[in-house]
Amino acid sequence: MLDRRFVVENAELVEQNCQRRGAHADVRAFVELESRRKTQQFEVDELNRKANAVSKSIGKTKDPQEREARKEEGRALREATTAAQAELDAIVAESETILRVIPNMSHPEAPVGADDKANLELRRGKHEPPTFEGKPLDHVELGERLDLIDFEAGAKVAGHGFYFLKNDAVLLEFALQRYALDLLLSEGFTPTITPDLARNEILQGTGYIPRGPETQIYSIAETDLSLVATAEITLGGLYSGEILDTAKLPIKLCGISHCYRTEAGAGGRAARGLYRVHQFTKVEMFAYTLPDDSEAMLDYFCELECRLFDGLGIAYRVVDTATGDLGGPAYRKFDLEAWMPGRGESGEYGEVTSTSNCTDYQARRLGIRYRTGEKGTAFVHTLNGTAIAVSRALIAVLENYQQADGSVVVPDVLRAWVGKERIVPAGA
RNA sequence: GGACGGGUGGCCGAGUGGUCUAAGGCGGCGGUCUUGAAAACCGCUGUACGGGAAACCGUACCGGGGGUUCGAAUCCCUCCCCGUCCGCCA
Repeated sequence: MLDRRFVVENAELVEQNCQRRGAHADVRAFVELESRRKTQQFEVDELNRKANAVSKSIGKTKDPQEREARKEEGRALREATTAAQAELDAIVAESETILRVIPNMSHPEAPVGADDKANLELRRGKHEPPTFEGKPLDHVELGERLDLIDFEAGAKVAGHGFYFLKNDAVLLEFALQRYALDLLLSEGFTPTITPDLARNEILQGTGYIPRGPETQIYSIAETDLSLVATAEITLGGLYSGEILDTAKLPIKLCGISHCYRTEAGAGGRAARGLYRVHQFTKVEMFAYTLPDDSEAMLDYFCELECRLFDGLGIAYRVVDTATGDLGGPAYRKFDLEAWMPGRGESGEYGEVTSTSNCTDYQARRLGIRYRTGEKGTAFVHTLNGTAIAVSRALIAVLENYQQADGSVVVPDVLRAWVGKERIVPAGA
């Protein structure tokens, strides 16, 4: 969330930003509540001060009658304090309801627009989309013919949106993970495998809403736990409530987790197959930085994503996400969209990675700070980025590397782990 | 899952109802001494909100939440976490 004082002092900017991002937050009501909060806080402090003074004097009073009189005075003051505090709590709760839906500010260069149609293409990868004789198959068909993905069995066992990976798809899953992991290791990231569940408090801190009609999150009944939608959640929670050693920043983490998403309201042809599923594996990048370093870190994350997909030999474009499509915590977001030959009528770009600079928006809620040179602390900046989201990377690999004979060539960089150059139909 | 013991500042650790304004130590910062350093000695050293030009002052915070009391780190309830033992288990 944003800093309360910042919102009050920049109400017009914040309001304008809400409009650009399609967020409905009553900024004016918040400003009004903040001024009431200040007054009320002062009132509570004063009452506490008086009550404390009375309590202290009782300890020193010898005369029993005098003591009783003071106690009575103390009781009255505490009663008044309780009432004033209750009013303050109500004001805080009301203002927080508004503050929670105010999104992060936006980078001045982020394209302004209501949705992904306003996204701005920044550049393309090294490789051109492949050409095919005849219409290429999509990954669902390839997966079926090569006995790699069983959607029917997934649906039977767990419902629509689940799948079994089989045979060489399992090797591809591990190969993709290992490919990403090796790059991040060589770049000095600390590798982690994170919990697949997290407390709702941590989800909220990172900007995810665990319950409610439009939630993307699966929650575990009768607990305060949810399945994570990304390791961004657990990696953000990793240092919650801590003051980080400034000398150790930036901290670069790589987190491998399963990701679970309800995908409420999704559907249609674009969501066919592995593109929009309830569970997938993801290798995630995460960083904690000093405020001045976060923009460079975002570029670095984006560059790593480009290197991964250039290395896979897959065509992609880099997109600067429009304000209306940013989500709550992001200040700026770059997506990589890989060429998927089986998507749409004659191939389309589909999102395979996403990297965001969340500035101090998550850190403030999670309470992650560093010591400034002078006295005091400030909030760090947090960034996240996809290294490999296996399900979507798998679509890109299968569809781009399909051959006229029905086989799929394994990209060079994955061969060491898959152990073969080509995936062929059973019995071929 | 059960029983018992714990959770106190950046770290360690004392504190079982009233000068707690949280002892003491370590670490850190500043100073004295020194050619320099170490040692020794002296001083300073938590976070947030509010007031103030500033010095400073007020309030809250001793794992989270709630309660008892004029007054809670301290007593009660509850949840979380850590340790030990038992049970179960890949």
